[in-house]
Amino acid sequence: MDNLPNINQELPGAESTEQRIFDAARELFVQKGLDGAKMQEIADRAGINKALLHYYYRSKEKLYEMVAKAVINRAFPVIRQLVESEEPLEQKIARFIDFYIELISKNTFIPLFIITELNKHPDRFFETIFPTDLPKPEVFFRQVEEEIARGNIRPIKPQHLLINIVALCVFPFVAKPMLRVVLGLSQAEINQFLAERKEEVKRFVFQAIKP
Amino acid sequence: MDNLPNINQELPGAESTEQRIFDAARELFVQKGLDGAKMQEIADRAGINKALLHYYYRSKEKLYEMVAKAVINRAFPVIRQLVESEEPLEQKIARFIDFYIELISKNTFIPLFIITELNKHPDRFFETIFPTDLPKPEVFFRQVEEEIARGNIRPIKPQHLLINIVALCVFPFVAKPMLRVVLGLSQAEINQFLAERKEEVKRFVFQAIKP
DNA sequence: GTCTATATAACGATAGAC
DNA sequence: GTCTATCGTTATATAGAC
Repeated sequence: MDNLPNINQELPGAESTEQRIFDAARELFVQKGLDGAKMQEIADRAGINKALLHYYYRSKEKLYEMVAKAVINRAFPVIRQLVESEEPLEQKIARFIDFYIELISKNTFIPLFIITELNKHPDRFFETIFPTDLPKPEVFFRQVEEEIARGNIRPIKPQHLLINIVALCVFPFVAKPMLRVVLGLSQAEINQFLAERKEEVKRFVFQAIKP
Repeated sequence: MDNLPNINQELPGAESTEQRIFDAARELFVQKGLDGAKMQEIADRAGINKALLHYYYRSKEKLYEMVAKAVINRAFPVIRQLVESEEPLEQKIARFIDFYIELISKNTFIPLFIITELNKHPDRFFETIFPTDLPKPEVFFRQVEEEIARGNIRPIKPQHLLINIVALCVFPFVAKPMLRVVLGLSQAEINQFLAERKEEVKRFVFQAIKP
């Protein structure tokens, strides 16, 4: 029953029409949102006719829902793996930061898409595209409590620590154009700046939780 | 020449038609974006006819530009004041965090609106709605360098420190719906959690920059 | 200034030929 | 499965009466 189009393998030439439509829709919905993306534009990018969009996906809403579902269900399990692993806390945090920043660098628009979707269409999110395997932060929380009890890190609510780490990883990429505006950086300087984030965030976080 | 509608003073009953239109447009554009907001809806909320929108603001694009300009030109000077003040660094950071989080709590949709605008319409932003008085971070940067030289804080690039602070303040509010999804918090717990952010961010930042 | 009525274009969606 | 042609609606925008 799982004929959800696979957004991973993009074999540009050899794809099925259904897949090509889906890929085009994903790019445009992620970039422009539900209202901003137009069916004609999606058809053009997929190299097919407008009518075919409805043949395969019935309506714009349905197509959008499948795209949103796919994007979110692809992003969350990756994060889940990181959050739920049982490796020692310090190592886990370091790996999380490295991997997470790497992930965002390669998918710049995804975080903003997810944030926007959750803020503007919370109903649809919770009713139809709610991810099946959410990251369960309990393991992480327990580890933090244990390290605090052992005196290895200072007291801090695990929820705050988690959101702090995510904020430090995600925000600079989401606010990328602001770097140019406020810090007055050139495009090259911005990329250089963002490339430094992995090490910077790790230093900042580890120092912040020292006993 | 500055007949830019003033979005500060909202005297709900006694406003001019022009102002009522502007306020309605601002609310809807900020909530739904350029494509999501409809002229009919704006007219309805302003309690006037659709034709009047064009009488006062010519086109949807023009109206949107004025709204975006006003929102951004109102938000930035506030931040500017905080960033440019000459008070001692530690005190300044504390005040920045307190004030900034307070500001966001009361204007939840503004950060996401600005982020979206900068990401989706960078051309328009830089060509027409670029703010007149940008926050100049040089004072802040110099202060950080000085404190590092004095050995009062550990070495850190001032740019990273600034973006880290902003990230810790802004992100949890932008990602508010995610708190429910990932942390499994109820609405009351979310509000409680966000209320703790002022103290949490201050602790986190000060600890992170200790020598 | 404010309204009703309408022009004009774009959009999502469908019918029907091949 | 893919196309052309077109329907029905809604969107922005304008004309013209008051």
